[in-house]
Amino acid sequence: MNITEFAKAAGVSVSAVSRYFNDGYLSEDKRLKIEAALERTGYMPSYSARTVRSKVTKLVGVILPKLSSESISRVTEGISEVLGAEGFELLLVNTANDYNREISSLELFRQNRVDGVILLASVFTDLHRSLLSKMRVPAIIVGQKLMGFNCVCHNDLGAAYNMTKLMLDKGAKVPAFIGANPEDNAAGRDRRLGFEKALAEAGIEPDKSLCEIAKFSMESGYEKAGRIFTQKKKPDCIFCATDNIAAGVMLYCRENNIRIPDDVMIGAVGDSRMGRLLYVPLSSVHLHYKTAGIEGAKMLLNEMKGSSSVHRIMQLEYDIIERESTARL
Amino acid sequence: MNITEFAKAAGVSVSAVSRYFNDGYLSEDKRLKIEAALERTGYMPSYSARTVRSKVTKLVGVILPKLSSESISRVTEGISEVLGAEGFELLLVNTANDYNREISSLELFRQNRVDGVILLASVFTDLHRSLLSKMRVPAIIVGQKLMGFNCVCHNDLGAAYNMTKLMLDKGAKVPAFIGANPEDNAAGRDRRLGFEKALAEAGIEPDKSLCEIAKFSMESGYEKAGRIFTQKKKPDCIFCATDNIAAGVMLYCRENNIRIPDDVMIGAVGDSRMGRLLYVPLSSVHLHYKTAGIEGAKMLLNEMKGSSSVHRIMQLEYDIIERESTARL
DNA sequence: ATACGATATGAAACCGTTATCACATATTAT
DNA sequence: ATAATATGTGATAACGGTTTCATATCGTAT
Repeated sequence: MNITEFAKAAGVSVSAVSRYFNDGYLSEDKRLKIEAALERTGYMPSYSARTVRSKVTKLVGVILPKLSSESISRVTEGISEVLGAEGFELLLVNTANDYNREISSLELFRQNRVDGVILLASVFTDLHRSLLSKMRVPAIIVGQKLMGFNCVCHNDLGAAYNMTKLMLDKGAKVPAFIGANPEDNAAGRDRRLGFEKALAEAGIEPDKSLCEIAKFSMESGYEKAGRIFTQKKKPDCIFCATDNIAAGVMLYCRENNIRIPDDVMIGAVGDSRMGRLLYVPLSSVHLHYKTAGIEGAKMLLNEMKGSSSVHRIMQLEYDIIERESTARL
Repeated sequence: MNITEFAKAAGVSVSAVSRYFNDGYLSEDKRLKIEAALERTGYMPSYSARTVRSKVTKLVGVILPKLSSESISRVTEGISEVLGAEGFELLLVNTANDYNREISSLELFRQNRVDGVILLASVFTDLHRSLLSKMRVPAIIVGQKLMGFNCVCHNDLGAAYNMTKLMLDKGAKVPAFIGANPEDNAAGRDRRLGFEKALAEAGIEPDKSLCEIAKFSMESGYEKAGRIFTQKKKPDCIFCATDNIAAGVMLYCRENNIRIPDDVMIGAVGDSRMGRLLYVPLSSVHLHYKTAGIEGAKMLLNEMKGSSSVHRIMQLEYDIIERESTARL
């Protein structure tokens, strides 16, 4: 059933029906007639037809590197909450960390498939920047700072700095570092900078043999822990860029009878639910992932209402969660 | 730029351009002309306009009760993998366990917004059934058995039965149960039935005071553990319907100096990543969540190609993962 | 030589909406 | 009383594609 048939069934004009769904001038009389007919027929207008003429899709594209990650799903939950309330739906693209899929999704959204885009990429190239500038709809980046674009991000540097400082203040003298890909400016570079800042402040020279770059997984953390603990110099604290990495490190410690926190303290960033359940509860920095999603979505709504042409970068703060893995003294 | 302008730019007819994108008869000559013009202009056809006439959206609606759950995100990852490869995109609706949103999303998808629907609801009412039957596009249910519809589900009963049996075989005499909402036929009812079947086989009468219904959260598991351990009768094993519940139980045990597995064995279903990292690694039944997503998506693809009118129910099997929480004897 | 199916083509109708337009009436300001 | 504005109305063009139709050409089987 299309609008013409429905209008006939309701005994009103096509224009009246369109006005009913688009808040135009409409007499109470016709409004009631339409509502009654709606009840009878179950008619609903076609989104695609509407989009052809009005360009409005009521769809927001969300591009993310993976789905089964606690931090990402929390961000997405925040996004979905805010946009859902405003009648938008999410067109989700899981790029599976595949650079090409990331690019092609941006291409796809460049035209009139969505009203806006939220991007949760972790590594940005010139091609990303170029596509983002060409984008004809507003775009928001969540989890990274990218100059010249609208972003919601975390204070990764501060988070890493304070977690490292916490361990140094508790008496650690030989700090180790297991980080993430430095091309990832947030979880990779900034968290490393925070670690190094804390060391510099304490007058400790970072030891290259005690610094490793891991992937975002427990397995990778386990492996890198193996490399660190087989060095001559033994660390007495390890800063891990993510909770998953820390979980892998702790697994290694348990298997090799390294006591936490007595032999080595462990601190991380992310505060996943798992942290407090580990065999030694993990000290970690809580980042407000869901809030990031909420704020990113709000920012997008603003942009979609009327593009401000001024780009904002919103940085969210953090909370240090101290648990047993750093409970020395 | 629209198809008419583009056709002019490429020096071919509008029909030729349409045929290029829809695999109609087209001479090599024109094909090359179009490809060259595509390169120059960056033209891409409008999905909505295409949909108005052809009814094809290349969109699949996915309705899920929450995003930040490991099992759900694994299912979704499987779905996204299969459908992405076939050029479909996912229209994701997070209902946040809200019955009304579940219903209204089904309503929304009833018309021509998507080519198919995958539903991950946990509780089904008559209204669900009625809406699903009225659905004009194929629908697949993942994680539940619903007679008369296409489903991919797990052998929840078998999983619960075997985990319970494992603990009874290890000498447990006083089994306790912390389950989920029995209106959830899979995680709630079937896992309870599996537990009871194992008890019946061992000639043990289930003790009502040792059976609790929890929510799908660690906190809830913690609370229910408190109720069970303050009964006169002390259990020597607890079957938990999910890993999260088990994690809460273990937290309670740690705080109350109840030794696992010496005082009480703990077994669960779900095998989340967290399980092996708990302070006592958790025995759990591995369910093939991602496979469920993959198979559900394949089933949907089949239905979308040409509805078979025969409804299939595919049940996936499981693997018992034994870890220390049941390592008695 | 003829008939036939496969390939190829462009004009025009069509899909289901919204936007525009021309016009009518009611309400308020001057 | 009149002008100016707000409200209400239906016909129709426009949106950007796909499908249908009528027609043409080619190779090949009869």
